[in-house]
Amino acid sequence: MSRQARRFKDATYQLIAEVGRAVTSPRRLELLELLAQGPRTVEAIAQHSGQSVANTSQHLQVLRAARLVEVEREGVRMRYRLADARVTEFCLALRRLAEARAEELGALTRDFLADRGLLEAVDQEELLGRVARGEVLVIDVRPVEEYQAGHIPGARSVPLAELQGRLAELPKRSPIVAYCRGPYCVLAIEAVSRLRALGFRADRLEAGVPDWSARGLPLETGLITRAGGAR
Amino acid sequence: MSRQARRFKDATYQLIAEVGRAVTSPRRLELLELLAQGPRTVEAIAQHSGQSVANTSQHLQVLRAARLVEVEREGVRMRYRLADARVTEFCLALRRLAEARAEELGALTRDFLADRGLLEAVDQEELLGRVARGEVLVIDVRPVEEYQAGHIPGARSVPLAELQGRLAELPKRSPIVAYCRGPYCVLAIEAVSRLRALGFRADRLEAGVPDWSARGLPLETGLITRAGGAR
DNA sequence: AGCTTATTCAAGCATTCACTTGAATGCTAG
DNA sequence: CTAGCATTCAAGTGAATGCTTGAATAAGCT
Repeated sequence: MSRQARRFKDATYQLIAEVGRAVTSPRRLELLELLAQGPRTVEAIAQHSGQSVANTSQHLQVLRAARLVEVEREGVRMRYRLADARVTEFCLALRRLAEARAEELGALTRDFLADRGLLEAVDQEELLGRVARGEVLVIDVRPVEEYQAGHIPGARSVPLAELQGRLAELPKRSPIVAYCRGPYCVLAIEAVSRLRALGFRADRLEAGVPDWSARGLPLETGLITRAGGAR
Repeated sequence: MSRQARRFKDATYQLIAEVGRAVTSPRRLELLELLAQGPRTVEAIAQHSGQSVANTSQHLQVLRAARLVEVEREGVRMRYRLADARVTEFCLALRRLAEARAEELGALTRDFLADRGLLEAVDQEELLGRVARGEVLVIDVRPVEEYQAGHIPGARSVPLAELQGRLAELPKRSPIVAYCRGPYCVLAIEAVSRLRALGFRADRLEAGVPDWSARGLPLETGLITRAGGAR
């Protein structure tokens, strides 16, 4: 191989790897998954991921350098968002590959969920039908902002943080399905766990909004569905 | 978030990132792309990538730990292969993401190719038809073993190394299309460059075998198509 | 202008990584 | 069973990475 060709090849793989490396840090993966829920400010991201603001900022710089996220000034703060849908798709692809490879990942999830008796996640195809027929109340337990940025049609926003105080809005007898950010997000697990302890018939939808939209399924945005709907 | 949930989350992202990290080294990317062409021994891989055998072996260990490649003893040597097709698909996805993100990559390729006037790559859809109609001779310029492991239907094996001595087999007037391992492989570029210098009507197919099969297009294996076909 | 606040930069430290070199392993063939 | 060879392991070095702390920017508000 000519020297020129070798240099070309090296440079090429270098560039590809740079994108890959940005995605290849547990911390940054978490940030990306968080941003897949919707735009956030640095402070919000830092708080959510339990990291220092400076550290979070640095990770965001790395992601930005790889053009995986974009940033926009909003008054006194900076709002980060994913650069485009391909990034989400890529993250999902990576996760799928990891699942296929690492048996441990599946085992880990099963252990964690089995501990709490939350294994049975509701099938997505089935869900839409049940929602449409009013047989089930779907609640979105993520923070309100994420709900507003996009949610499963017909879902009602009941952030986990507010769950305790809004139990009166929930049906005692008919089933409830909770969802959050995806299979590795613990909000819905937590919510279902609490609801069951209180006697509700609650189940968990494994898919989150990113999975949902990646399947080409529709999303609603904006409006808040308050009590009264499927109750 | 509960301490338990945080540990769960950390462990999860850690596992995903481990797979990611394996893919995220320029060197290992090159190895994967090479293995996508077919199984190889350590020595062959080392020689091809211009690395020391020990270093290559170590990279292969990393890939093996991530279950991206498998190894099999064959007499006195070890033969490595990709674990399954998903790995190939993932590499292609990464490359596409990288292309979309890094404008530089496109620029780099363009520069390199423009230097040699090899910009126009032949469209894949069009190609099959032209091959079927016998309007064009497709040559596979990779080493014979890779050709045997799988090639584009109707293509003739003319390894770059043998090109010089086999010019008599090639048509002087009707067009020739050369392909190799993919857009970043330089074999076809080299081949077309030489052929043109000699007055042949040669073009380059940008896609390689991995791209080809990833699109669900058929591959032939084994047989060697010798002179006489589309000449 | 001057002050406040969110974010970023810079320096420093411990850890990890890539590659080299030289020796050890494990297999086959004679 | 032993010689020979492909491959792997182990130790060492220089560079890169992740995280922390403390200071510097930049925009908005008074």
